[in-house]
Amino acid sequence: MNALPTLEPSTEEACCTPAGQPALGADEAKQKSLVFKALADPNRLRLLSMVKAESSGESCVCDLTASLDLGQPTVSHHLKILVDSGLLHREKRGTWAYYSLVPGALDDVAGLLTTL
Amino acid sequence: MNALPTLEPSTEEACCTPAGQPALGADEAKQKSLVFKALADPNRLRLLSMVKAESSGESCVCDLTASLDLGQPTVSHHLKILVDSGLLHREKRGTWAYYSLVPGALDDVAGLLTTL
DNA sequence: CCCATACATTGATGCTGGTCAATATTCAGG
DNA sequence: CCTGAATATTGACCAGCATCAATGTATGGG
Repeated sequence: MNALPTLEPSTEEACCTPAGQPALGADEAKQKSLVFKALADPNRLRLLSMVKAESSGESCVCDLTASLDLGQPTVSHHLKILVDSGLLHREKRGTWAYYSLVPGALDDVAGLLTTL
Repeated sequence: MNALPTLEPSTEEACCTPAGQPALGADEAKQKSLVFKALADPNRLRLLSMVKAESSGESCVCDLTASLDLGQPTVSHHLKILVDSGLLHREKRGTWAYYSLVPGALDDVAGLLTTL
């Protein structure tokens, strides 16, 4: 939750053209890279796609595990990463856990790209 | 370059609600994850940001290396990954190599997210 | 209570990826 | 040509991550 600017001093004399623009600070870049790390795995992309494709808007782990030739612990692990990155929402009802897309989360990531 | 659908058989009897949607195939997901892998590193995000912030639209390696307390080989490595993923363009003029954003590339990635 | 089911957690393992030192390549100048 | 500067490539090292087996934790049914 640290949004410090951390502007680089830009202490170069000459070469091409001096880059006076602030660009991204080190901590800011590290923060933004977390979401892309979450998206950088094929199985997690498939999980997101499956949850999104579900007509009810939510999926349980048993359903997702069946479609992803992966072990159940591995699927739970991926789902946790997606929840921690703010992309998925988890709701437990009875013995089952239902995962759903956080509204607008994917659009927010798309916005991150255009405001690099 | 393989765009086979690879639909999963969806052989589950019942649980919550059956996911009849195609969603993402394994190879399709692997393909799309490559761009996000390229974006999943803080230093590469900073490189993209620096190139974008440059008023001339392009930056040379010497300039980028000076701002990123990283070794020159490491910066070249990251730039190669960004070029291979289709985000940056490389043009060599004389001894210098100038990198620029591929027009529309970031918007295409944003589009990938909404069409998951 | 006891057991089965659905899911999460832990620990271990193998592989991918980021980084650097050293070297190679390419180009401009003298 | 020869030298120096800018960049790319190679090889090696270490951290991080994806995966699985085993176990733990609820929850519901009998």
